[in-house]
Amino acid sequence: MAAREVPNIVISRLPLYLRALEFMQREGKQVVASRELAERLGVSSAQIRKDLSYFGEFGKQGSGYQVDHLILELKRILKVDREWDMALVGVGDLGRALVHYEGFKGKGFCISLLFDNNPEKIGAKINDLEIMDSRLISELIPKWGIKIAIIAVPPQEAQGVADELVKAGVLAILNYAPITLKVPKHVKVQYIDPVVHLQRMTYYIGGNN
Amino acid sequence: MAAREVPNIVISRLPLYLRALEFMQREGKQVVASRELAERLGVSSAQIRKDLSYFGEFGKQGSGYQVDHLILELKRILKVDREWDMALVGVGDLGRALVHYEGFKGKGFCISLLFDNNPEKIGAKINDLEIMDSRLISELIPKWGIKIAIIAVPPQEAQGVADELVKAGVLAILNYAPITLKVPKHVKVQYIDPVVHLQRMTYYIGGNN
DNA sequence: TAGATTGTTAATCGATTAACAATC
DNA sequence: TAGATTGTTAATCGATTAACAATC
Repeated sequence: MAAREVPNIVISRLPLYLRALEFMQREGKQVVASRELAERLGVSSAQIRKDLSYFGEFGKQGSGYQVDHLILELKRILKVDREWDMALVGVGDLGRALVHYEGFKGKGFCISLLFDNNPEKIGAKINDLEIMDSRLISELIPKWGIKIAIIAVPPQEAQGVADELVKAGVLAILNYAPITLKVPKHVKVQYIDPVVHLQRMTYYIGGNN
Repeated sequence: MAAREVPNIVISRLPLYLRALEFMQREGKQVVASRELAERLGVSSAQIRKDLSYFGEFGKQGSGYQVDHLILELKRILKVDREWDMALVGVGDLGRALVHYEGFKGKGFCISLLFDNNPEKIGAKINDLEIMDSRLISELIPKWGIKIAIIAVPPQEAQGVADELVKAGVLAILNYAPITLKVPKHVKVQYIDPVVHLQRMTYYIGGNN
């Protein structure tokens, strides 16, 4: 059954299911039960079945889920049955690593536009992609119809860049800068800050270093 | 009041509070009310007060929280009132970017050991840190007393590396490889996979690219 | 058929928040 | 004092899970 409002937390788990299924697909697995997928991911099988039930009935009693088919469905649901062009703002060490990152391939994403505000970088090329002047964000993003951007600039520049991106029509931002961004409600933001992730673990470490 | 079991979701928010407070501290702010901190972070003020109340009474009616003091308390609670040495396994583009990353400074973390299994990289130095043979994990990690590791190797190698790290005494892993790791219950793992984060947003993007 | 697993319900469990007495 | 904000309670809201009829 679709049409109900799907909780955000359910959506946030689907990419993990998809990732595990694609891994199993590469292993040659054709059918998988919720139980097995759940064990692999460290969640409960009921949760997987419930999550999927928001979108339809994809399984078969007695056997489980066709791996190929469920992958296609999940890609469709998550709208990664296409390739999204992305803009990357900030070509420092991290930005460069992201441009070289192989992991976007076949996952629905492609970095297609690079921006930086450093005159010494503007005009240079990385992987055949020219680094553009950040002042051209408002011109080039709409021109390319880009909806997703990655922010990899220093923290003090991040909010300004986000404002520019939103004005230019960006609807989703992956933010590597260690600040919480203020954006309009229609814009989604996901945060990646290694320090935050590390600080979420040290609380649980018993001894003293 | 302490002594109750603190929910994991509460712990996961404390680093965000800390980050925002340190930002305000740099701005010269001395006192902050839960209301203002909440607005900055896009959460409710009741949530911030409740979260903090798990650990003590840090505020003052009528005015709010002393920024400096709350920062110290949060650092103590999160055990980042010290500097944790970390091992980094996998010195590719991403690993290199992490070694150069300035953001760990003053946040409680320091990359102190590098590992790779590529003979051409072993022995080379990055930022005065020598890249060690991954086969030395079991020897060097206990020797250094390292409890935290970052995994930045290709996905097919990640589980094996994690097993090695756990055997060597690592208690917390920041995993950049796009797989779910199987680790014993006493080991904490945090995941960073840009693809997963991006796929959590595309669902909400209305149009077709 | 016999065995297995789904999709779904209802109960449980846990997190959020509105509200306010306490108090600075 | 008057105004503001905390810490906490109780109610609300939402997510998880155990269990099982349906069915492949």
